[in-house]
Parts: sequence; C-alpha cells; structure tokens
Amino acid sequence: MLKDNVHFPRYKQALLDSTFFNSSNTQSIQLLLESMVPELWVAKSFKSSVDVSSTFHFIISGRLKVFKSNPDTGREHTVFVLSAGDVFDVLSLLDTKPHDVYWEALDSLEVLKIPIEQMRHWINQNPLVHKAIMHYLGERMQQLMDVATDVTLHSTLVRLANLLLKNINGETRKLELINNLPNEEIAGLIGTTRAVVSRHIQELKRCGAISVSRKQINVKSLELLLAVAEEKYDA
Amino acid sequence: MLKDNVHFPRYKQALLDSTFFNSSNTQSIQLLLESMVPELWVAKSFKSSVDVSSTFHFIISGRLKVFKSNPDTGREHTVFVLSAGDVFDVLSLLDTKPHDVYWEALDSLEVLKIPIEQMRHWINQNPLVHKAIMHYLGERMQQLMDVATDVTLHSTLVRLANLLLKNINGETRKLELINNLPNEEIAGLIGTTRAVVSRHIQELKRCGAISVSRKQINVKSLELLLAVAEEKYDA
DNA sequence: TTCAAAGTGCTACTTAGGTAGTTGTTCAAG
DNA sequence: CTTGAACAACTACCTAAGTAGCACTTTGAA
Repeated sequence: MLKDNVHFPRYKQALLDSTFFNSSNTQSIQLLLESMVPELWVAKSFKSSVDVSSTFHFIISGRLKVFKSNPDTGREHTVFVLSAGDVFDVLSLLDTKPHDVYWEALDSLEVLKIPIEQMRHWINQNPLVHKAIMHYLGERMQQLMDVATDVTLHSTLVRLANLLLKNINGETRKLELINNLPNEEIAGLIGTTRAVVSRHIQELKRCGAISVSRKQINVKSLELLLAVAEEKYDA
Repeated sequence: MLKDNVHFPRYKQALLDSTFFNSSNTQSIQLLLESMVPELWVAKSFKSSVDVSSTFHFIISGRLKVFKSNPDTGREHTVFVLSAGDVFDVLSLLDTKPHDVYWEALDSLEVLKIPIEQMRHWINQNPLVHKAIMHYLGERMQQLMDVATDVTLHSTLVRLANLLLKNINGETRKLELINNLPNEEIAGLIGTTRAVVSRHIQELKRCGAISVSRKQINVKSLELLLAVAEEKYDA
C-alpha cells in the first residue's frame, strides 16, 4: 500500500495499538504496512483456511468468527470471535501442518493482508515482536482451553450465562463483541443449537437475569447471572 | 544439577531431541541443564497449576495428563497427554494471567524443573529457540482446536474411534501414548464418562473393529474404525 | 409500501448419553 | 495363596438437549 493512501495513518495507528505489533518500532511497522493490502469483506462473506492458507490478515475493524463445522450434520462450533487488532491465521504463521477452520465476517470487515512468507520474513527481521506474538498466542491458547473443556464440564445454560458474563463491559454493562448476534450465532459460540439457546434465553428472562429485544440482550442482574453460571441457581 | 550427575548425558540428549529445544546449540543447552533439577513423580501424583505456577517442567520419561475439572460434578476433561520431550506449563512461560489446570502423572514420571523466571531469562538469551517454541505452541494450539470442537461436532462413538486412530502407530499397529489406560481415563480424553466408553468399546468389539484385553485395546480393522469415525457405519 | 428473508418464541417429540448400581474378573501386595 | 482394590461388563432408568415444525414479528431491499 502506498504511503499517501488516505487510510495509511489510520491503519498505522491500528497496528501500533494492537497487542500483536505494539512492541515493534514505528519505522518497521511503517515498512510492513507498505507491503500490506487493504481488503473489505462484506458481512457474511466466508472463507476457508484451506483456500487462503498463504495469506496473513490483520483486522482493522469489524468482527470475524473462526469456526469448525461438521458438514454431515451442519453443526458449527465457533472457536473465536476476532475483532480490531486481532490477526488470522496465526497458526499458518507457525508453519504447522494445514488445518481446516472457516472464517465468516459477522459485520463488514476491514482487513490488511500480506503474503504469509513476507510476514514471516518481517518477523525474523524484528525479533522484538517475538515476545508480543508469544503473549498473543498464550491468550488465545488459554481461551481455547476454556472452550475445549466448557462443553463437557458445564450445561448449556451455564455456558450461556458464562458467555454473557465474559463479554459484558464492567462500566456500561453492555455486551461487547457478541452484541446483536442472532440466536443461531450464540448457539455456535457455546456449542449447541438455535432452539436450545432460545429456550435458555427465555429462562433467563423469566427469572429476571436479562431482558431482551431483537438481537439485543441486556443484563439485568449480574448476581443472578453469576449464580446461574456457578450452577447455584436453577433458572 | 551438577555436570557429573550420572544422568546428565541422558538428560542432555533428551533436551537436544525435543522439538522445544532442538534448535538451540549444545553449549546453551548444557548451561540450561545445569540450572535444572530432576524430580520424580510417582504414578497418580497430582498437582495444580495454581500451586506450581512459578516452575517450568520438561518431561524426560513417563506420561502426564493435563486436565480441567468441574468440582461440583466431579467430571474431568483431559486436554493433553504429554510425554517425553514435552514441557509444562507452556502458558505460564508466556506470562498470561494464571489459569487453572491440573496435572496428573499417568505413569511414574521423570521431569526436570527450573524456576520460570530463569527459563524466561534463558529464552531471552537464546533467540534461536523462539522459532521452535512458536512451532511447538502451534502444534499444541491445533490439537486444542480439535479438542474444542470435537465434542460438539461428533458423537461419543466417533470421538472414541478418532482417538484410537490418532494414537495408532502406522507400523506396529499398536496404540501409543494412550495404551494401557483404564476406561475412566479414556472417557476423560473424549469428554464423557466411564460407562459410555465401556458401552462403545463393546460395540466396536462386536463389529470386529477392535479386540480387548484388560487395559489393552488392539485395533483389528483400520477400515472399520475409519468408517465409524467418518460416521458412515453404525457399530 | 410491500413482501421475502431473517429472526424469535413455542410446542411436541426423540434420543444420545449420563447416572446408578450390581456382578464378576484381574492383579498385585501382603 | 489369599484378599482387597481396581477395573470391566452389563442392566435399567432418566433427563438434558437435540430435532422438527409452525406461527408471529421485524426489517430492509425492491
């Protein structure tokens, strides 16, 4: 991308703000950015990691879900919801053998892309980022471990309550990252189906833990929600 | 550990052979080893990551299961089975916030331990390992992603079949890593309970996919097992 | 302004898989 | 050689959660 692009300063700032790149110096970021190409994904557009394994992406704005699916049953399980400052696919960077996950834009998505080889090269030249990258990987791994064990260790209701608690902003008390998602998507996030989510939302509504308007969940009582999440309370 | 320890050469070789350390030079490995302390865990001994968060371990021999549990129900879910050449806890290395997993030795376990701060220091001095570490992390993440989605996307029977397939040695056709585990442990690995595993083992036995003697599963027909794993065959 | 598509709420039904408990077998320690 | 603990096999039962279907509402594109 050319330096005189209108968005250049904005993109640069986004890179500098991200946990992935924030330890690198401005100069090398600038250089990196010059090799990156902006791309717009419209909402619901969809890609497979198998098809795009040789490209590395950085998210400027919008949300992206990373999921696996079982084509036979049509079931999907969302592993991550990525947003501004996140990157994908972090795994292809670590030259592991190819894996198949799918990506779908939840909103309209602004990304910067760069060939994976170039990205690897840049990383080698900038050993300072190694630490940041490892830290980023650590966070992701920890999340992943929770996702992995959540399904076996907790009921769908508890998982729903936990999902809400994890994504609530302490101050505004509004949901972040998972706001205005349809039941279907929420289902994917906790590894269940639309109908079950709908059922549980009604339960939580009934007991006064949340209130709901279309595609919008408002947490009414953190206490109640916590009680449900800790399996101390039957909604 | 002193250089003249009887086990020193053996330990050194183990480090050099591991994916985690194999890219570092002999000299620095030697130095590292001198700061490490050997420890023996008897089978079934148990530790929590919360208690031992400031120590880094390298496995010389034996198997260790890494699991999460729900104290209310007593259910456990095994996330990894680690063995020779593996390290734990890799996450505490990446200074993420503390997480709680449990470790239990499946056999008698030989580890080398070192304070996490010393390990971090050593890594900083040896930028060459960064790549190896990232690669190691990548492998782990990929496994983790499979574990995470397995439970929602596949039935318990399919998961059992997949577990066997993943751990079968191509040549000897024997199970590795998960051999001679009781049903209870196998259950933890696929996120279910002892009774269900037993049920499915009977099914697989009945259809001729496997044969069983105490704590020992032998794969009779890869084809059948594959068919089951791909949900093409009802055992 | 209209209308198809997307989303929600509910009802009724099915089932995989979890729970509980009993019996018999294996094995290693005493 | 004996005995108790660990393990496996099996039966019977129960329920959480998945499936299917439909009616109603909202929304945004034509």
